[in-house]
Amino acid sequence: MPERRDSIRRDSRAGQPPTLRDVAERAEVSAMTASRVLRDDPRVLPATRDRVRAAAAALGYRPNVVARSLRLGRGTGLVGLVVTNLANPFYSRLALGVDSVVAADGLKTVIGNTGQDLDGERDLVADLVARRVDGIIAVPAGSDQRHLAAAASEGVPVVLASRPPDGFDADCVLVDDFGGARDATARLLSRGHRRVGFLGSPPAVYTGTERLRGYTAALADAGLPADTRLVSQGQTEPAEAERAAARLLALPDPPTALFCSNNRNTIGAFRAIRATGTDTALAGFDDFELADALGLPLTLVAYDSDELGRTAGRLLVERIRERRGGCAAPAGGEKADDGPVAPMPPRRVVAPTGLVEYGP
Amino acid sequence: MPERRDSIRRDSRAGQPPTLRDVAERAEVSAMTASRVLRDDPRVLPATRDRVRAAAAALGYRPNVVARSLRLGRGTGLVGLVVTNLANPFYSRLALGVDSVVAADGLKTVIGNTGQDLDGERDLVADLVARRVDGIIAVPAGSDQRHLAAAASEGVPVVLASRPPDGFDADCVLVDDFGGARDATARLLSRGHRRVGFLGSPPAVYTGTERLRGYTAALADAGLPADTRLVSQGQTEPAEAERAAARLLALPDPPTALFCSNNRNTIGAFRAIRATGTDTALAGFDDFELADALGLPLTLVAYDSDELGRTAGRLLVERIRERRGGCAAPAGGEKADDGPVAPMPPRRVVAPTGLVEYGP
DNA sequence: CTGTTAGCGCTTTCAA
DNA sequence: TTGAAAGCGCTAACAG
Repeated sequence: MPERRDSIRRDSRAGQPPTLRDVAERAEVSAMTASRVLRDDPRVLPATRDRVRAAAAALGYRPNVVARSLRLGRGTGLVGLVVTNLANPFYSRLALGVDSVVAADGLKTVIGNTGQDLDGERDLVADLVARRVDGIIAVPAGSDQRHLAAAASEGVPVVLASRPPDGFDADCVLVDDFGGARDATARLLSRGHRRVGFLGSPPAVYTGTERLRGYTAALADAGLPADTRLVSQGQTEPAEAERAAARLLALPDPPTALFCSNNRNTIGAFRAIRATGTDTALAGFDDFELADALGLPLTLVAYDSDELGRTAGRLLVERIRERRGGCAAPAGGEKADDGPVAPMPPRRVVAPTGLVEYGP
Repeated sequence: MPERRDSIRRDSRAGQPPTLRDVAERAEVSAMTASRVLRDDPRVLPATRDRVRAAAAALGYRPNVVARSLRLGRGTGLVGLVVTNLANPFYSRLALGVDSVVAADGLKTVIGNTGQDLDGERDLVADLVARRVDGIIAVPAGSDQRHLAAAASEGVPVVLASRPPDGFDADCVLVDDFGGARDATARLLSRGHRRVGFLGSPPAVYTGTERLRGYTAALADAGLPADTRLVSQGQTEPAEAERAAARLLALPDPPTALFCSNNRNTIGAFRAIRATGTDTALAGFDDFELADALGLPLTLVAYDSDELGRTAGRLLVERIRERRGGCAAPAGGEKADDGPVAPMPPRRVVAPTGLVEYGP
C-alpha cells in the first residue's frame, strides 16, 4: 500500500524542503534513478534524465549533504578553525588563508572563537569532533593541549598554527619566533641602546615565551644582563600594554628602547611613548596596517600571516586526503601487502620572518 | 544471526569512531538504552546507566550529531555567515558579534568569505542551504540578491547585515549610512570647505550609494552643487583609494576636503594626503584602530560593528526559534486553531552613528 | 538502463 | 525499565 504512505508524506511534510523521493515521485521514477541523475551518473536515459531534472527544478530540490555524508561514511566537508580572537588581524588573516586553501577542496571552514576561554576551547574542540569535521586547525590559547590530543587520537587530523604540538603528534606551522625576536632586539642594540624593555603576552602562550627567549638571547649576545624589571608579560590588549609600557617608562632608570612580542603590545607601547613624549625606540613582532603612519621610527618583525594560514590549510588537506586514501582498502583484499599504509610523519613548517623599518 | 553481523562490524570498522551500537554491545544493552543513558533520560536503572557510561568512556564514544540531526529532522546547529572580506576589520568584528550571540544558543558559525566574487557568493549560499544550516546572515557583495531570496523561500531564515533585502522579505540590520555621511560632510562644510571630494566603494554596493546620497544631501543643504569630477567610486582597497585620492588632489582646482565612504578609502586618502603634503581635510565612514594616531585632523562616522553583528545574530536566533516552534504542531492536533502561526513581520533595525574627531 | 534491498548512526513509537 | 521496529535522506551493491 505505497499510495497511502505517499499521501502521509505529502501531508505531514508540508513546508519541509523536498527530498529525493519527492523528486522521484514527480518524475515517476525510483529514488535511485533520481539520485543517479542528480549526481550526473551517465547510466540514465536522456529522456529520463530530463524528466528528473525538470522535477527537481520545479520542486526547488536541494540535495541534503548531511544525509549524503552520513550514508557515504565520509566526512562532512567541514574543517574547524579554533582561534582566540578574530578581531586581531593576525587571526582574521590566518582564517582567510586557511579558508582560501580548503575551499579549493570543497571544504568549508567553521570558525570557533574562544576569546581566551580555555574551557570554552575544550568544549569547542569536542563539539567539532562530535560534528565530525574532517579536520581541525587550532591556535590553542593555553599550554594544555589534551583536548587536541584527544581529537587527534580519535582520528581527526589536527594542525597547529603558531604553536608546536605538546604531548602528541601533529603537523604544525610556526613562525620563527625566536629568530625574529632576537633579530629585532639586536637591531635596537646595534643602535646603541643598552636598556631595552620587553612587553609581551601571558607567559603561558608559546609565542610569547619564544619571543622572550629571542629577546634575552640578543641581550646575552651583546653581553648585557637580563633585567627582569624591564620585562612585563601578560598584556593581551593595547590598553593593558599601554599601561605596562607607561610603568616601564616611569622607572627611575627607564629603558631607552622597547621590544614588544606582538602587535597588541606594540600598539599599546606606541601610545605610551607618544603620551609621555620620550623618544624611546620601538620594535615589535607582527607587522600591521598603518604601522608606517605613526610618525615614529619603528622596527617590526614581519611575516605573512595569510601564508601561514594557507600552509596550515595545505597540511590539513593533505592529511584529510591521506585519511580518505588510507581507509579505502576494500574488505578482504590483499591488505597484508603494505598494512594500513604508514602515515606521513608529523611535519613542522617554520615560516621565515624579516625585519621591516618604518620611518618617522 | 546477529553474532555474525557484529563480527563484520568490528572488522570492517577498525579505526572508525565508535558508534552507539559499539557502546551498547560493550554494555550489553540495546542501542536504545544506550541512547537514553547518553541523553540523560531518567527512565533507566542506575546500574544500567553506569554500565553504559563506563562503556562509552572506555570507547571514547562521541555522539554523531550529524546522524542525530538527520533523524530529528531539525537543523544542524550551524549558521552561515557570508561576507566579502574577513581581513576588513568591519567584517571580522561583525563575525565576532554574530558568533558570540549564536554560540550562546549552541549554534556554530560557518564563515564563507567570497572575496567580492558574485558567482562564488551564489554557490556559497546554495551550499549552505544544501548543508541545511539553521540560518544565514549575509552581507551581499552585489545588488543581486536572488540567491538569498531563494534560500529564504526554501524556509531558511535569512538576515541581511548592512544592506536591506531587495525583492524579498527578510530581517535586516543597517547602519544609518545616509545620516552618518550627511553629518560628516556637513561637519566639513561647517569648517568652511566648499570643494569636498568623495571617495567610495563600487556603485553596486548599497552602503556606498547611500553614503554618496548623504554626502550629496549635505552639499545640497549648503546650497552647493554636486561636482561629479570630485566623486570617485569603485575603490575597494587602500592602494586603489590612494591613487584615486591623488588624482583628485592633482586636479587644477583640487578639493580642500575629502569624504570617504569606508575605512579602506579613508586610509588610502590619508596616505595620498600625506604623500602630497597638502592640508586637505579628511572625513570618512567607519572608525578604525590607530585613527587617532595619524597626526591629521580626522572626522569619522563611528558605529559599533560588534553590536551590528550581535543584533544580526539575535534577529536570526529569534527566527530560528520561531521556525522550531512553528513546526512543532503534532500530527493530527487542533491545528485549525490558529493556523501555522503568523510569522513575525520582517524587521529592520537601524544602528545609530556618531561623529568622532581625532586631532593632529 | 532501472529498480529493489539494505543500511549510514541515531531516536521516536509502540510493545513487552 | 527495556527492547524491537521503523525511518530521517541518501546511495552502494546487486539484481533484473
